[in-house]
Amino acid sequence: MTTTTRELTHPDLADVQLSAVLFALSDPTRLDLVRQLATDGTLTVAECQSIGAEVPKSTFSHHLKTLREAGLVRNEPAGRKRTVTLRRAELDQRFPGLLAAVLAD
Amino acid sequence: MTTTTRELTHPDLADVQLSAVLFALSDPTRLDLVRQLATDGTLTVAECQSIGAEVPKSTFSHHLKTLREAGLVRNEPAGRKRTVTLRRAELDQRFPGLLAAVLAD
DNA sequence: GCTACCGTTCGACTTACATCGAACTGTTGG
DNA sequence: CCAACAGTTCGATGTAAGTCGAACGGTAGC
Repeated sequence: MTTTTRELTHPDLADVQLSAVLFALSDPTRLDLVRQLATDGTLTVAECQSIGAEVPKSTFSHHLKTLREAGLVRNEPAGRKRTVTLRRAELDQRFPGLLAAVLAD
Repeated sequence: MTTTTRELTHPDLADVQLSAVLFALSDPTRLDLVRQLATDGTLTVAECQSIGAEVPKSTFSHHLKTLREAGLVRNEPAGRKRTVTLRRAELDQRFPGLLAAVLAD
């Protein structure tokens, strides 16, 4: 209806508010996923999901959306699957030290 | 003694979860207050409130409670008034670099 | 001692978010 | 092609959080 493209929209980090990033990270499930991506690099959605707590895929997709809209991750089509990547370099530039502090805990 | 009986409870920072801190900081009103305290040091509740956006005192008190329960601020009686202080040193020890990154933006 | 003052707590209301099943869309393997 | 697959979106539901007026409890000034 709205779009036939598999590409999802990713915000420019210049437009992202710190409060939105902090909110996205304030959920334990999402925080775990970010940690996951920080250590493992790019993963497919299924891989992310399998390692974290067991949660229905619709719920997981919702969290992914929250992280994506807050500029934390990229979610891109890769054949029949999808890859998820932490936007680390961009985040480090936009919010220096934030990711490091969050991941250190 | 002049020590007041109206002490509020403050969590030990060892017991606070990162996600709770991030959540507390994810609200713009609360984030502003933390910034306020970071630059001005200890303030009375009235002083905090007067500088930030105009909000009813009950609402403001609610935000203060959220910050207090997340271990971000101390709220202590001071005569007829109350002082609010950022728990900076403790936070820096518990979550190194976090406050700096948040305040830098 | 009253009384005005500062700030928290209470209660009611509204809105935002989390959760999950089911339906849907695009994609590839056979 | 078409059937199975990978994930997102939709819709419904429960719960948590924000907002605010009013009531309450200490404290100090007079």
